[in-house]
Amino acid sequence: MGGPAGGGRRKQQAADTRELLLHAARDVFDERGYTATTVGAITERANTAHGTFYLYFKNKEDVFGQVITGIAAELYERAVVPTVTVDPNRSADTTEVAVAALLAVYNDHAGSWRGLYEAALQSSAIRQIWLDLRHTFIDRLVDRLVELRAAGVAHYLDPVVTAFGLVAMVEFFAFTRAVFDEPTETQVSEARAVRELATLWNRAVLKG
Amino acid sequence: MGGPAGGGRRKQQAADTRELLLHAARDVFDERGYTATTVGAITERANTAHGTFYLYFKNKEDVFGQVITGIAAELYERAVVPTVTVDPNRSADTTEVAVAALLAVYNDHAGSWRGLYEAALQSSAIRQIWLDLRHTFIDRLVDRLVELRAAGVAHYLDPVVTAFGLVAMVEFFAFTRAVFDEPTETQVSEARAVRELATLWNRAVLKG
Amino acid sequence: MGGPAGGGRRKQQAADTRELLLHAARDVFDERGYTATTVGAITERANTAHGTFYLYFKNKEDVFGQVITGIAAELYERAVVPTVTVDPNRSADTTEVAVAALLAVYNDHAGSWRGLYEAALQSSAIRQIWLDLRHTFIDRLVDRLVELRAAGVAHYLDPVVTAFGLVAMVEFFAFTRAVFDEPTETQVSEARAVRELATLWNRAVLKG
Amino acid sequence: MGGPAGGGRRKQQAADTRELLLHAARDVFDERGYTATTVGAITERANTAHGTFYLYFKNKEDVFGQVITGIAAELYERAVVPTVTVDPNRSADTTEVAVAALLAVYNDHAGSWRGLYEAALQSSAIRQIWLDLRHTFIDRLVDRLVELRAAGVAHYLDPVVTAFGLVAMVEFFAFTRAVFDEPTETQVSEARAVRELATLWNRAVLKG
DNA sequence: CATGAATGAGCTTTCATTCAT
DNA sequence: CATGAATGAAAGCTCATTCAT
Repeated sequence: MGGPAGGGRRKQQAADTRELLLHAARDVFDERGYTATTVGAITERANTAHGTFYLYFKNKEDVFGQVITGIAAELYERAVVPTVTVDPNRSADTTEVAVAALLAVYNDHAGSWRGLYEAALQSSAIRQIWLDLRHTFIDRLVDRLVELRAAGVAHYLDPVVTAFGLVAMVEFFAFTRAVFDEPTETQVSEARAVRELATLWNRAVLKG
Repeated sequence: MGGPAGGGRRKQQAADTRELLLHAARDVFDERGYTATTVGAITERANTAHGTFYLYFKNKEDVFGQVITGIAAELYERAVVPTVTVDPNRSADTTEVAVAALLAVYNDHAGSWRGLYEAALQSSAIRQIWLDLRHTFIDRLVDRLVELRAAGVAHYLDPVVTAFGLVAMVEFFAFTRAVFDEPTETQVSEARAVRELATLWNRAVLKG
Repeated sequence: MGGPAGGGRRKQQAADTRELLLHAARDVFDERGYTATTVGAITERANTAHGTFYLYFKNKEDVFGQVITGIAAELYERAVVPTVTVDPNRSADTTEVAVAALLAVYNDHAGSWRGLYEAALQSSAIRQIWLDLRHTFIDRLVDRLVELRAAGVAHYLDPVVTAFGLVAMVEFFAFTRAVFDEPTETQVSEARAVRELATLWNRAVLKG
Repeated sequence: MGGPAGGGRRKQQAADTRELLLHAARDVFDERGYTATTVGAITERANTAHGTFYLYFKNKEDVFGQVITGIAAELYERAVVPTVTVDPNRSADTTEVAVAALLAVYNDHAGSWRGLYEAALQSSAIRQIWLDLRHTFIDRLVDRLVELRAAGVAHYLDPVVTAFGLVAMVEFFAFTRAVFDEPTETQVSEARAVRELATLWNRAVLKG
């Protein structure tokens, strides 16, 4: 319907505007967090009419869900994929890589994480997105723990609780560091912290 | 009237009203969380005029700080004090006690914790209160780790990072369980989870 | 609670403001009808802050209900009460009085009636108010028809349908005349119309 | 393209689109009434671009006028035409036919009538359409009353007031029944109501 | 002719905060 | 001390209407 050329350009234009708003939203959420962000601030940032926002998103919760989903995809690529094919005998090294990757992604999106926690505390829809996101990590880790156990190099522990505890340790470390912006909290370098956390993790899990 | 007795009575009355509001605030924060709580809801709960609130508190942030400080004191009594005098040789057992105590306190004040996270993400003043509160725990744990190390029963690791990681593990576990009300997240009993987390913690820290 | 003098004055002040808004609302509804009236227009008319409105009314529907209820009371006094004690033998005369009263009240509140119809078409709460209001008239008329029938001066007809039809005749006549402001519709004088309608009504109902 | 054939096809297409929108509008007005209907809802129903609407109609008021005019034509066919050629001596019977026809048309288009009242209360243009529509009925009835009077079977009354009152009676009866969907209002069957209303009407008008 | 993205005015509602009593 | 009426700044969301393609 409509001219094919015009239609294509139209669709492109719409996609662009959507992207524009999505980026603006990401930026504003990053700066102000979830609660303090208003739709007006997003459209102002995007140089868009207020009403335009509602052409593409239902409300603040909706954009936020889309923003965070986008970040989650990136996160998955950077932090989960690299740990997939790993030799059980090199397990200790991989832990450090994984911890480092997680912290790096956190650092890159500190504002958005802050927003994610805020939003998750206020909206069950966002809460669900977050829980799903965490599952990606936890499930992967559960798989690895099962493998390690099968290979005889890990202690026996409930893999879900273990995975959950380990992820929590790193996530919350990152959270208070990057999100709360309190590097003074632990006055050690990032590199050192990564090493120590990985060691904690390995000792907790691996035999010998 | 105007005499010292009257003044005393007045002071008492004022203290009472303040307490009334503080309790009401605690209840409302517990039910609705930080963001969704309004000053009006607090005064309504306290059966107080709306304006009275501003006689005792600067704003929502202010009451919340005072509410949370009160809860923190209770928490300290229940979760930190019991771990103070402990035989290094019984260290493994103590861990379980400490973890159990932490989770119990969380469960008792799930609503307030939720509020605390929300508030900390929105107000740097509250953030500071929270960080101070955590320090109570972390410092205590750092002391213990130093003792254990001195007694030769613990590995060497940066005690601050270690303490931080361990506290984070338990706190975040409690957070998603109690606060997010997602017990399905880990389908094990609370008792089992406590044991597993304590084991993780002990293995990570203790020799042999 | 509060000084008694101050409290009394306070209450008075509040009642005054409420009345102020109610009157302003009545005026604005009268001028613009229901749909075109905005809360902003009401507060502007009342020289009140926008927010003040919501101290006394839930929303537009709510004020309108209160406005119309007030008018209804007046209407009842003027149009129903006068017909209560009537000699069946003077029935024909009374009809004319009742019809005249109804038309008079309509004329005095043309704008509000227009609003009532509009509102009733959009809100079931208002619809209910209107239906209740009508029942006041219809029930009274039903009673009279039963009396007249008992006295042997009226034909037998279902009294509810009859009452309904008769009220409808007058109400709709008034409606198109006063509300739609179309006196050209029927180029006879109000007095003449009243007489003719009363005659129609009497012939339809009374024997001989 | 550009030839007379192409132009004809274009014209046809335009007429089709117009008809499409008109039908969609009728449906939506029927379901939601006048006020609650939006241009967007109409174009959505018509599977048409939002902007297309403005190619054929000036605004909501405009389409509504056209929709109602269409319904009026149908109404005229069904309710007015059948009463035209009537033997004065069978007048009483015809009344019942006419009342029944009016109520039937109302029942078939309850939603649109509701919309008509709403719209008439808000727009003087629509009001005019409605008044014109009523005139069709009233004028026809006036003619009949004059005939009946000439035939010596009717009382003398101002025919316009009489016609107006009689139409009002039926219209308002239908209105509250069909439009307000309050059949409990009069707990008699439709058939019975028709008979009673016709009797009222006949008694009011006819001699003996 | 048709499209549909963009606009922005306009309305509703909530609440923190003040201040006269 | 306490009261609670009043304020007005925000924010959210909807829709009629325009216009470039």
